[in-house]
Amino acid sequence: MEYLFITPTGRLRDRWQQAFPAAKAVVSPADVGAATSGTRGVIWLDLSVLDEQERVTEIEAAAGFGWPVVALANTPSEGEALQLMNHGAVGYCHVKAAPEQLREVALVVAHGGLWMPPELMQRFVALSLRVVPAQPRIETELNELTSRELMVAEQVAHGASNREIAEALAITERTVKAHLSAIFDKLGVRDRVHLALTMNNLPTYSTIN
Amino acid sequence: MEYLFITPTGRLRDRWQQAFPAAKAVVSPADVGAATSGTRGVIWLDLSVLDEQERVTEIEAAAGFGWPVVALANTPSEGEALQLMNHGAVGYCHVKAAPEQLREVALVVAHGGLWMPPELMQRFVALSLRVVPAQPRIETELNELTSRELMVAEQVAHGASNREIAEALAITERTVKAHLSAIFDKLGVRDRVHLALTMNNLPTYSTIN
DNA sequence: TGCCTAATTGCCCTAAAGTACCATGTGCCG
DNA sequence: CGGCACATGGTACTTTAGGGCAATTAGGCA
Repeated sequence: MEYLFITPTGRLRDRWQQAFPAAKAVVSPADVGAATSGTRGVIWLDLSVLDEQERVTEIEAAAGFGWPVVALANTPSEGEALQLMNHGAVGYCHVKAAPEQLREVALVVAHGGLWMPPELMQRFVALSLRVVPAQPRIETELNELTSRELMVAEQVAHGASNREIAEALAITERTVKAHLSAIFDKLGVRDRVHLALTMNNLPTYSTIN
Repeated sequence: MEYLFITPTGRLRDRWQQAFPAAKAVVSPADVGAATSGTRGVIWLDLSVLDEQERVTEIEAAAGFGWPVVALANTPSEGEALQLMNHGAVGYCHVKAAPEQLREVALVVAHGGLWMPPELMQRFVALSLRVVPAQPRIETELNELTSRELMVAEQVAHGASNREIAEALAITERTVKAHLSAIFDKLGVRDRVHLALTMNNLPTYSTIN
């Protein structure tokens, strides 16, 4: 197993060396081919000095080599993680991660896994849930809604006002309110904001506290 | 490292035995405590005969034990995978996966990784990105908010009422309203529901129409 | 020091949202 | 047929939200 770090300085950080004594460093994805000899390995990409555009290009170039690519971020963020993973990264951690941590990550990605900080992982999964047809825990409660109530709830999920909903369903604002009261009761939410968040599988103030 | 399979039959499948000769089997998450002795291990949950409700409950129960939990599905589906992962699973594969594959999965999840079939993994990442497109849109506009305004906006993103925000920030409801007005103006949203959705990178009624 | 921004709040007012109580009409089921 | 769930609203009331106008305070800066 080879460990190749792509970093603008062209020098290995101490922690990288500690994690993988045989690690090598190159300055660009273009040098990967020349620096590797085996068939299995992990590529680490230091994002420190790259702008958003470059990150994507470099990740793609590195991923094109066929080895799992781990992005090393200065200030890990959800958006960046997702973006990089979408362009081929299978790992995402802090540049200053401890050697033991790096070895864990290497082990995971080398065996086909995905690695990122636990808190990011959680957000990641929660986010995905929002765009997938087959839905979660709310679904059970959603079944308790009548067809009409469901229509109203879906409109609120997109931020519609009572008036807009009334127009869309060709009923009175009063009726919309009636449906809403029933919805709040059945789903156990207190107002339209919580309903909107809940419908989108997002945590609410109440959930957190 | 221990390997514990939770399966309704209470019997290990041949492939499981092959993958982990020392594996054990129990019929319910409740038996996990009694069947384990070490501090590190992986729990495998056979979803074969469980309905949607049970899957979630069992996954949560199993995850509560502290060991990584891998869901074994009869007919893997994107929605199911996400749902289970959202409830604590960190792995998802076919019940009939080959022994070598099971060992790969075990290795990955035991080291803090996430594992699912490659094609699912890809969809997974792509889906997430749809929700967080690199967050250019909001992120940029969010920078226009003052620190105080940002605090208020974040509270609204979780469904807090003006009163709750006022209490949290130790200011008056009137002031919260003042900040909100500024926020609505800067971010171009019309009310708190849209703000909540926008803060969570979700499309709104206005966006759609 | 004087100007500017940000934060804070009061008073007042309008509009939305949400609730309570009640009534009508329709379709389905035992 | 009588009961029941659901959809629809009327009247009326309370609570939130949101905004117009104005004033105060604190910190930064030319």
